[in-house]
Amino acid sequence: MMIAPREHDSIDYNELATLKQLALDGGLGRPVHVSCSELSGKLGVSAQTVSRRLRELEETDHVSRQLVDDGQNVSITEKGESVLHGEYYEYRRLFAAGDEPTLAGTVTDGMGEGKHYISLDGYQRQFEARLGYEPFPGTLNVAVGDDTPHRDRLQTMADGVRIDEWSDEERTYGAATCYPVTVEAGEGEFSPAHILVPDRTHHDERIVEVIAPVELRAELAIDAGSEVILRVAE
Amino acid sequence: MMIAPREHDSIDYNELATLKQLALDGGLGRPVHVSCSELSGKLGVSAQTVSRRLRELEETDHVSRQLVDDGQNVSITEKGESVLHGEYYEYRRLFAAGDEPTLAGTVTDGMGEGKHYISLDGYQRQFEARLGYEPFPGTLNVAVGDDTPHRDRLQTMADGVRIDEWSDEERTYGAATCYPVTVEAGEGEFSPAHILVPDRTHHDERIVEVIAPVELRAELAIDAGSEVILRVAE
DNA sequence: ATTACTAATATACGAGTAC
DNA sequence: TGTACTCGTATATTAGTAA
Repeated sequence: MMIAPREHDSIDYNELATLKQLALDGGLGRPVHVSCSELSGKLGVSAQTVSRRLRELEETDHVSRQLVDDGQNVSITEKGESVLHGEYYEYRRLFAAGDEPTLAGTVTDGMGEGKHYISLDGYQRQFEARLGYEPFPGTLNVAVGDDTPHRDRLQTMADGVRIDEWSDEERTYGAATCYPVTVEAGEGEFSPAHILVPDRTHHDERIVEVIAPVELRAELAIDAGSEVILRVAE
Repeated sequence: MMIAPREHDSIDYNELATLKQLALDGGLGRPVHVSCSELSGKLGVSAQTVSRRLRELEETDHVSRQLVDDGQNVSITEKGESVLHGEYYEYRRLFAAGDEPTLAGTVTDGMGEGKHYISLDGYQRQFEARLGYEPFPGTLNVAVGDDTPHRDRLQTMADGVRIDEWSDEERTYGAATCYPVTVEAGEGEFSPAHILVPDRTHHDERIVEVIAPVELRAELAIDAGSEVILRVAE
C-alpha cells in the first residue's frame, strides 16, 4: 500500500514534543533561552538529537532561532503556535467536552456587502448542500474586538465546512470556510448558525460575519450594540 | 553521554498519537471498534505499523484489546487515560492558564486520624522543607463526592510534592503526595494549602484532606457543612 | 476482509569530534 | 560551556506473505 509522503513542512510527534517543551518553558509569548543539553534532560534524548530537532523545527518554520554564546534564543512562530493549539483542542475535546469555546462580541451594522454575496446562486447551492440550510439573505456582523486571537484560532477550534470558489461568465467568486456556532443573546439562543470566513478577507478582521437560516436580528431581538456570544460547536 | 533507558511500560510519542486517535474515535468511555487500515489512514502510517503500535500499547497496558473478525475492539485502560489526561493538562497550561482546575466539596468532620499523623516529627520536617511551612496540626476534610473523578486526576493536574516514608523504632510511616491548592470559602480564600494524598489511602476516597500553615476552619470561618472550592495551583 | 509475522530498508539516534 | 558535523548502530517502518 502506498503511504502519502510526509510533507516537507509537516511535523512529527517527536518534534512536536520538543516544540511543546519549548512552549512549557515559556516560549509562547516571547523567545526563550535554552540549551540542547538542558532540553536533553527534559525530553530524555541526547543533546545531539535535541540539536537536530531544533534545526528541523526551524527548517519547517515552526520556530525561529538565534544562536548565542551560551545556548540559543528560540521563538515559536505563528505556525508553531497553531500546531500546538490544534493539539490542545483535540485533547480539550476529549476531556472538556461540553464546555465549549466562545467568542464574545457586539452586533454592528453590517455594510450590506455580505448580503449580496451570500444570495448568489453559486454560494446558496453550496450552503444548502453542506450546511443543511439556505441562509437568510443577510449577515449578522459581530465585532469580536478583544477576542480576535480566538477568531484566528477558529480553524483549530472546530471543523470548518469548506465552500468552494466558483465563477459565472463575468468573474470568479472566492472560497470560504464556515464554522458552526450557537448564537446566544440575553436569554435566547439560536442554532444552527455559522461564522463565515472568506479565504480572502474583505474587511476588518475584528468583525466576523454570521449566517443562519433565519434573520437573527428578529429571531433573537437584537440590534446594533447588542452583546452576543458565539459558542463554537464541537 | 548516558541516556536513561526507556522504561518498559512507558510510551513514546508515536504510540501516544495512536492512543489519542483511539480516544478521539470514542475510545475513552467504552471500547471502540477499529481496524488497522482505518487508523492507518488517520495517522498517516501503514497498517502494519498501526498493528504493531496497538500491540505495543497493549503490552504496556495502555489499552486492552479483543480481536474480532472485522477488526478489533480496543479499550483504553485507566493508565492510558491518565497519560492522555496528563498531556491534556500540559496543553491546558499553555492555552488556558489562569483558568485553573477546581475541586468542589463540603467540609466534613474529620476523624481526627490525620491530625495525629501530620504532627509526627518525621512528617513535619519534610513538610517544612518541601512545602515551605509547618502545617497546623489538623486536617480539613472535604467531601468531594461528585468531583471524585477530578480527585483521581490530581496527579496530572499539578506538580505533586513527594513526602517520603520514614520509620522510628516501632513502625514505618507511609509516603504521600501533596498537591498545592488555594482554598476558597464564601468571600475568603487562603493559600498556601495542600491536598494530602497518602500512597496507601486510609479512608473514604470521596474525601480529601487539606493541610495549611493555619487552622483553615478559623481562618475562613467555615465548619462542617460549609461549601469550599479547592483551586489547584499550576 | 482482518491481524501478525519476517525481512529488507529507511529513518532516528547518540558517540565522537570539530569549532 | 555552547552547536553541529560525521558515522556506525539501533530502532522504526513498510512490503510481502501467512494465517
